[in-house]
This record gives sequence, structure tokens and C-alpha cells, in this order.
Amino acid sequence: MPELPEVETTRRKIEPLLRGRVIASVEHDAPHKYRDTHLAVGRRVQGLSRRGKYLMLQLASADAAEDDLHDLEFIVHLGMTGGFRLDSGPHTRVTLTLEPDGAGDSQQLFFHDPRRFGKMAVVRPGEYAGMPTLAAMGPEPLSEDFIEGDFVRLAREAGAVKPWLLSQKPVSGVGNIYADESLWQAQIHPAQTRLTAAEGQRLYTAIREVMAQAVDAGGSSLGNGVGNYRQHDGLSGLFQHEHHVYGRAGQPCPRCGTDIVKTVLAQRGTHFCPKCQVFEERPRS
DNA sequence: ACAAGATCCTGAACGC
DNA sequence: TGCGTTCAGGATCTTG
Repeated sequence: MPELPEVETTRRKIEPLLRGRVIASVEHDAPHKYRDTHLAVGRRVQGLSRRGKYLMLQLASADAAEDDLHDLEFIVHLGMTGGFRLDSGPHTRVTLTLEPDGAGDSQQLFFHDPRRFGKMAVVRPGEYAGMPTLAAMGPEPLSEDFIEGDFVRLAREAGAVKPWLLSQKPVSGVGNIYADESLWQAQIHPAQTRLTAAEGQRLYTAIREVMAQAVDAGGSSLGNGVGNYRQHDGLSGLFQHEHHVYGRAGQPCPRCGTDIVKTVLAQRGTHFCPKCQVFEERPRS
């Protein structure tokens, strides 16, 4: 469920609750999904960062100064349905308890994850063996590391463009919703292979624009389904109101009025405009 | 090397 | 109302 905009929104919202606090306990079952969390106990959260759809809490010793380097990373992946909440509930999978800070701030944060696809692990900084997607993560779409020329060059050799984006290798953080939205904006068919330079440039720009707008809107919250993304305080994102194709099968394309089509590509629901996004056969030469 | 499929899970929505 | 089927925003491992 959560893609870059939802994970970034989560980061911004929970960082003030965690920064500077010492972790008193991390309680959960299913240790294979939440690895080495005991290493976080007694450590201070120096800050929260994000890579693609992964959140990482920087941990240092409890007596570390504010600007000391962290020596552990507490990595969180929200999976399809994970999110942090201020209250526990039937789908609470992990309970994070903080040492009192004397300011009366909340002492617990609950990781809620109905489908249990979320994962956590405490590792030494940068040690991402066992997390191949994170280890091979492409550049952040909203950073200076995301370079148009590099992206266009890679896209010329790529297979079907949507699965290629979902691999997280050409660029990080793009999931099913934002892949469909970016491809619609760039007017490229989701199954198109071997993008032209013009297509690659349009897609590069579209990804940056769509991601920036979605982050500004606090991400997308969809329907009432099990995977409905919510912020820790129960608030919804607003970007679902800006969707042009995702979840709009049978409704008119905002650009040309043709009915939006939904198909399945790489086992993912895929929405596009059959008139604006035309597939062209481009065999490997 | 790459693509396609199966797998991990649960619950909401839909059809009969 | 009740039951079975289908579907869901992701990552990863196996198979071809």
C-alpha cells in the first residue's frame, strides 16, 4: 500500500514523536519478520530517514549527544498494509515503548499491519544483505541524484516499463499507484519496452511531478479496504482526489475523455488510457 | 539475464 | 443472511 509519498508522510509525522527518545522495549511475535529488534532496546533515536519505501530510525547509545553518529539502523518496511498508530487494536503487530521524557509525551507507538507483509530489522548502518531491494535501490526521485540522462539511457534498454519501475532499480519509491499515474502523465503504455529518449524524458519529469504533488498531499488513502493507508493519528492523505487513472476504470480520461481501462500486468492491477497511452511493438534488434 | 509465477497474510466487497 | 470467490497499495524466492 504505502509508496514513497505515504512512507515520507509517515516519516514526517512520527519523527517528532521519536527523535531524541530512548526505546524501552519492542514487543511482537513472528521474530522472522521483525529481526533483531532487541538491539534497539536502551538506544536513543537520533532521527528518521527514508530510502524508497523503507523507513530507518537512526539509533545511538542512550547517552549519545544529539549530533553523535548513529551505530545502528532500525529499518521498517510498511509492506502493503502497515502503518503506525497511537492506539493499539486488533491488528497491532509491534508495540514500541519509549522511556519517559518528562514532557508527558506519548510513551507508545503501535505498528498496525492487518496483512502482516510489513517487516522490521535492526542492522548496522548500510548492512542490507538480506534486503536485496534496499541494497540495489535506485536514486530518490526528488533528489539531485535522480539524473535525467542516466534515467533516459537505462530506459532505452528496459523491458516493460511498469514492472521496470516497480523493481525500484531505475528510481526508488514508485509503487503501483504512482507508476500508473506517472505513465498516464507521460503518455506511455505500461507495457511499453525500450523507451525513446523523448518518452524517457517525459517519464522522468512525470515521476518527479507526481511524487512531489503526492508528498505535498500527504499521500493517497484509498476506500475502506484492509490496506487503507492512514497517518498515525488516523488522518487520511488527500492525493487520491488527484488520481487520473488509478481506481478510475470505466471513467473518462481527464485528458481525452476515453474510458480508462484496467488490465493486469506483472500480476498488478494496471490502469491506463487506451487512446493517450498506445503500445508500440519494439523488438530487440 | 530476464520474465513469469508463487508465496507470504488478512479482510472487505461482491456474486449467487 | 450466508457462503464461496476475488481482489488489494510489496518484496522476494523459485521456476522457466
